[in-house]
Amino acid sequence: MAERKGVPTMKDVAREAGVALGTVSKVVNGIPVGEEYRKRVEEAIEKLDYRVSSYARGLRSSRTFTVAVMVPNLVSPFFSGLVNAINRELTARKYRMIFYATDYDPQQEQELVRMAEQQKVDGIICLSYNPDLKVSDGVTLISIDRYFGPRIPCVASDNYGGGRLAAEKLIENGCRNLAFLRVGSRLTNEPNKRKDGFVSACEALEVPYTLKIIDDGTPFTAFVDFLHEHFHEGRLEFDGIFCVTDSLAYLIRKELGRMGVKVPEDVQIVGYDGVKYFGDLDYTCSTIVQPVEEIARTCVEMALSGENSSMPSLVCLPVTYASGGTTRA
Amino acid sequence: MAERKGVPTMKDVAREAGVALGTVSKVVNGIPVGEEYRKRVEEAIEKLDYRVSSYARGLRSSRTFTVAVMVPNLVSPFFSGLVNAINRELTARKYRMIFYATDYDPQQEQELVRMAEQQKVDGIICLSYNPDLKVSDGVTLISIDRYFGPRIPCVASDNYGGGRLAAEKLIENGCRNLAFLRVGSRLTNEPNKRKDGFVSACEALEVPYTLKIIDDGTPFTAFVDFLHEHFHEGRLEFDGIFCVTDSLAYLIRKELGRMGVKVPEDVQIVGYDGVKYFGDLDYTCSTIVQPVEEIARTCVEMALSGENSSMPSLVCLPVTYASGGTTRA
DNA sequence: TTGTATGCGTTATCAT
DNA sequence: ATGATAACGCATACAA
Repeated sequence: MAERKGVPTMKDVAREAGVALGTVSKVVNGIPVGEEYRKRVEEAIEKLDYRVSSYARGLRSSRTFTVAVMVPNLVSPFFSGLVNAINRELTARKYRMIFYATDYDPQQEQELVRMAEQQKVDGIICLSYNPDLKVSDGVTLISIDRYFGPRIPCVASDNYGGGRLAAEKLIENGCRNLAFLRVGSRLTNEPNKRKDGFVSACEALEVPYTLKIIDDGTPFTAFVDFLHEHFHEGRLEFDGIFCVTDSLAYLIRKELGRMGVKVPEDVQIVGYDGVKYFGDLDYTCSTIVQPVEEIARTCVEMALSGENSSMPSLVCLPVTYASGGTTRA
Repeated sequence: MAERKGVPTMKDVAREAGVALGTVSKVVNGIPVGEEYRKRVEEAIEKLDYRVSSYARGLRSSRTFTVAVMVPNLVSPFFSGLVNAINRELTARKYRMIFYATDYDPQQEQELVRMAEQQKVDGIICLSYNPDLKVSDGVTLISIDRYFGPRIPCVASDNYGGGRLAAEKLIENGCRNLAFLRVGSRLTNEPNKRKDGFVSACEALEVPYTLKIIDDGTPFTAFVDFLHEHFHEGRLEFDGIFCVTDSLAYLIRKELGRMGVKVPEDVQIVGYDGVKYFGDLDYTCSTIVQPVEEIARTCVEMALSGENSSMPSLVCLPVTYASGGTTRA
């Protein structure tokens, strides 16, 4: 007996099992139903290899079992690691992920949020740099690393604590003259707190420090110039540098190599993020490791909780320090 | 005049514009309609900020504007770069991407393909190692790097040519005794051809070579042992090594460092993939660069073409060589 | 060329 | 507890 159509529908299952349509729906959705009926339905489902149509379900109910995830790109290892972890969490919960790369384009970000809103995904998890991202009430949006306001929950690593930790580790390793290098937007996002924590630790421990902060888009040569300004007679003034990301640490280290400054002998470097070569090999530098798995889990749990009230407006998750060859630890 | 519901529907637009429902549908889908009508509808859409429901559309028609993408993970830079490029291509065509990480789990891969099949996505693009992935006819599935049979199109870089190129470049740079190192499954997948191309070039140019191929799951120490077996009196027998991936090249280079062998002075290394530090900085080694953008574009075009007949069963895209510090070039 | 009506596969609200 | 039935929002065949 060949099926009429390609894909079996709930009606086919009901006919096959000799029960009513509604009963099948209940079985599928885990709503209590007579033991005998449930068995028959399950057998019919198995036999026909039936699967619910996510489109019909999404149309009828508001549960779509879909979460939209939005980050600038998948090329930066921190982003791709994050999305990887979020995907794991979603899959474990039988949710699927719609992925959007925004390429740092605020307009694109806004557009994607609007899409996600009206496409009725169950939640949106995004890492956006759009300073004034608009989001309607009623949609659950979880932000990573960027605080949009009390009504939009933000999940981040403990950037302040991470900044402190970086300074403390450098000092613990014998550094007596520190520098902090940062490239980024001037917007009040969480990663800015890395500087605050760093400064706080330096002052508490009475170690002198210098800050060099440049805006996004400024050419990297600004840092090169900075290093050379503090380079006299073959020696760098600083013996410890905290870079705002591992990526920056890589570039700085390369430049120091050109200058003949040895790492970690002459100067020690600590980065931030915890990026590993090829995703799972060595750390690229000594670094403050973001708890990627915990961030992902927290985001997913919040996005799926549905309670947009009673959610914390900011969750900071603890970081750890890992030695990666650019410190003497 | 407040809207009754949260999200405006096509009916609302029709009422607002004073036209019939079908007319709105036509405008939305780009079907010719009277100029005056179209204008009114577009204004109403703008005013109400209306968006079509992808669920209703997906239910009613078979076009879902959705493509499923499946790779083992997003942690390996090659995979994440690939997904990033695919996402760009899809976004440019107004398609959305459902992403699945399979974690190399054949059962998971099969399950996801089945889901995608019945969820009626417009196409599936996957990089799978499942030797006997089942896929029903009627679904468009494009495979990357793995040939499943004539009915499933496979897109890959020119692995054979890449293998040749690697050998040729090493020899061109003065190498006279080569080695090829590979870790991977024994399944007949495209990357196996890297070895064949390598061997072919070595034989054509009459340069001796040694192959060391270990199975997935074999500990890395197998390579370490191999290197030490060919290490006598502080010198390695080989002066050129072709590693099947950049990731392996990284590990080999590290081990050589431990042994006191200098790269590229004592031995030159060429990898495969074209991975860059932090996604967009330097190449991690001298390497055969996969044309990631072209692979992505080809996959997307084929997935969306809808013609599952008349598609080539294998498309090989040209690779290039890039120097990355592990060769003297 | 425009409007109308039907059904896509589900879920939820009813009676039963 | 189970079965019939009405939406959900849209596309399309068909009638005007």
